[in-house]
Amino acid sequence: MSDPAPDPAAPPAAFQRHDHGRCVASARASVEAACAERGLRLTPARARVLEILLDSHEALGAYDVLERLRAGGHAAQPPVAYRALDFLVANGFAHRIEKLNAFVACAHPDEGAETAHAPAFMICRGCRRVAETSAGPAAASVADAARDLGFEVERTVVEIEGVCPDCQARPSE
Amino acid sequence: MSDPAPDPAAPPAAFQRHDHGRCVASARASVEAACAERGLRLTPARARVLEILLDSHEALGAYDVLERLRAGGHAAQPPVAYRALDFLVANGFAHRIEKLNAFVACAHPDEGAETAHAPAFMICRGCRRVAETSAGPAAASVADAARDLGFEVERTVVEIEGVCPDCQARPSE
DNA sequence: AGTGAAATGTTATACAGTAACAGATGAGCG
DNA sequence: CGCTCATCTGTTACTGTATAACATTTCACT
Repeated sequence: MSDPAPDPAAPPAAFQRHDHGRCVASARASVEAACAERGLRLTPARARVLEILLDSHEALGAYDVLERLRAGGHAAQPPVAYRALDFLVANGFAHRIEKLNAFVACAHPDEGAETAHAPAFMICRGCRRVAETSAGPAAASVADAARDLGFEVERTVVEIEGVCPDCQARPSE
Repeated sequence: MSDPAPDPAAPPAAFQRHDHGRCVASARASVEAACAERGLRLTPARARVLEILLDSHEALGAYDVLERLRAGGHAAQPPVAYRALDFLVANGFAHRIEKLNAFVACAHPDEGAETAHAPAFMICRGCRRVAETSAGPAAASVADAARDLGFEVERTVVEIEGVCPDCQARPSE
């Protein structure tokens, strides 16, 4: 590795190397705060699943999560994982990556759950890591076009499949 | 809604009422032409699956397709459906709707398969019908943003979930 | 302490997708 | 004509993803 652009002052960490311990801790704190504020119960199972998702920036399938739960001594069945994931997704603490049938922790858990921050996901097919960015005005314009056709928009999914900088640099690419 | 614009001269038919017989026939003709031109084999199984998809604007799961194949006296196993669907998707004659794990016929089969026409899909959660529109410049701008982060973009998925005009008008809504 | 809502545990099953190999079909060629 | 290679089809068996349904526990709030 020739140390590719260590860390410009870019605010939202993505594929670039970062202090993952901090990244996890701050996300966890945000979720805890949001739960307290909104009267949501971050139960042990949910907290554990959140931690599992936060531990990597990879998208994890429900059964990957389940496996890790079990590795932690929790004799869980599939619904346990799905229920925790549903909770996290419903409240904006995690996102479902449709293309992968998998889940990632949200990069901005403090932003509104209902307040629809329109995310877009970059999915690396090399390492399965997923970076979240804002679809912003682009998503809005597509949504507007849909509304012009009389379609009532509820949610939009934007997923970009490709290869992340690290995997481009790697031999196997 | 008070009669939402029955059929303006909008070129790409979508959720609005239309002459479905014509719609199917023209799509079929386009696919046949494209296959002839590109040396692709539109075998009976593939043609039959295409027809099944064209018959409705609903997104059909692979097993829905399979069921209809069987209803037509074809004692098919899952791989039969998947292989035909893979062929149609690979050549741009159908699209996969990630959010539904389902498939729809392409509305513009004559446009390039490789020539990446960036589609966006409006998915009605009431009737499962799917309308295709162009993500156009919006998708391009998100893709550009991704490239700016060093991400090599290969494909983008834009799916909009909501309620179509018909289902908004319907009681069950 | 009592009660209703929410969360969990558990079994069983439905739905989605693929690996692997055997057999059939078809286009091009000597 | 008959070979032959590539592609397509048939079939078995399996892996992976997701949920229905119901019993039980936990928690917040009287």
